[in-house]
Amino acid sequence: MKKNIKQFQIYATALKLFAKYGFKRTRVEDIANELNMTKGNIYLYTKDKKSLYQETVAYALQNWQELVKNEIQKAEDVVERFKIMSLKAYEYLSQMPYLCKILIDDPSIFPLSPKEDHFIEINKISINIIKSILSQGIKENRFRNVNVDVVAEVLFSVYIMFIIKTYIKPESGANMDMFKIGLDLILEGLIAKK
Amino acid sequence: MKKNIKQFQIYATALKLFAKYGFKRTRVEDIANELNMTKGNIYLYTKDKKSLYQETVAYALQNWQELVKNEIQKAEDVVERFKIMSLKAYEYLSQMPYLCKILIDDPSIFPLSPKEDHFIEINKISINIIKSILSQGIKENRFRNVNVDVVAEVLFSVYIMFIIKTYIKPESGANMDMFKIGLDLILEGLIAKK
DNA sequence: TGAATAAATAAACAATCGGTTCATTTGTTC
DNA sequence: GAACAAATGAACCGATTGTTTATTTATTCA
Repeated sequence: MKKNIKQFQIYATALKLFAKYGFKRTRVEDIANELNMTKGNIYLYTKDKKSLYQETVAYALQNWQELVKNEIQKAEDVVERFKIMSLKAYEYLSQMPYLCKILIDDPSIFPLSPKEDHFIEINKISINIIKSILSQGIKENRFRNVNVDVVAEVLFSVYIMFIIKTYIKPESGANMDMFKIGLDLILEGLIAKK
Repeated sequence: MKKNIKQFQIYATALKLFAKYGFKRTRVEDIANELNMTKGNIYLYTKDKKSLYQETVAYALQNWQELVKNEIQKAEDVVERFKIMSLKAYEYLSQMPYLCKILIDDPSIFPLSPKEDHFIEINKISINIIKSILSQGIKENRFRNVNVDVVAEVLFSVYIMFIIKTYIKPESGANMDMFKIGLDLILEGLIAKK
């Protein structure tokens, strides 16, 4: 089993397809085709389909964490940071409606742990980043002195709800612009009055 | 094989799932589950899966035609009619990215005719409605005296392209608002200067 | 160049899936 | 409660698909 750039190409493709179709409806051959290779070749890079899924999710989480942190560091201003975090959360999590979907209507792909584990992990990572931004804002007197833990939870659930609505229940008519409006509202409430 | 309300419930559910996952990735059992029945029961209402797909598309086309015509009749003003047509085309066709998808990357589900037939038919119906609106607008001197056939073709391809971008290639970042902006631009060009 | 190693393939296997049928059960009507 | 309609779930069987492996193709480097 090799570990190199090709591995990450496979993860990226697998993520796309797993997110779009779910675990069962994505064939190993679909992933291979997308990369112009044969399915047998995939097995030089991964043990089996289930492992591939788990590694893919792990890769995605890792990837996202780095992406968001790098983006955030570009902005000095904490309000900007808040906006970038929101945007990236939406953009990135959108790639993974499957993580939400398994919680809603596809509860039986893996008997027990992996799905909850992954969801909980992405939850934790996201919430920690949100918390750090909130804390910074409060320290700088830009945000009101809110309960960081509670507000971070609220924010994250807003992200998730919008993604569920947009990707899992598109008939609800939710979209990115509504999401931005919602977040602006919260941000307005957060900002300390001078 | 029975014909009644249940039949249409099946079509509506089948449309949703076929549109979302495509023909192959949608199981007869998926459709049955969504309706809280067993897959065997589906076969009291349809001959086989392929027929179900074809009937579903036929039902969808019929349904859409009536929907759009009814909506359009509500508006007196031809510019309003144009906007409604655009909106409905987007909303409704969005349910059927599969019709676009089979043209792009899934060309082998049915060997030959049905896919082109369906696509051509939805094409024809749409274009005829667009044409009638354009003609009305020109007659009333609200629109410039453009070539109705050509403009209708252009408009329809704009609809299709946006739907492809939104649903088939979401990474392109297209959304409904961009679509509206694009259509407004065309409408502006259409409207006769006073 | 050509031997040695790595990467990719295509065919084959086995297990599961999933479309379809049908005998039986359940529900409805009169 | 008889007659009919609707729904079920088990069974059938061919197609699908995850996985393995022997073979072919590509790359490396002495």
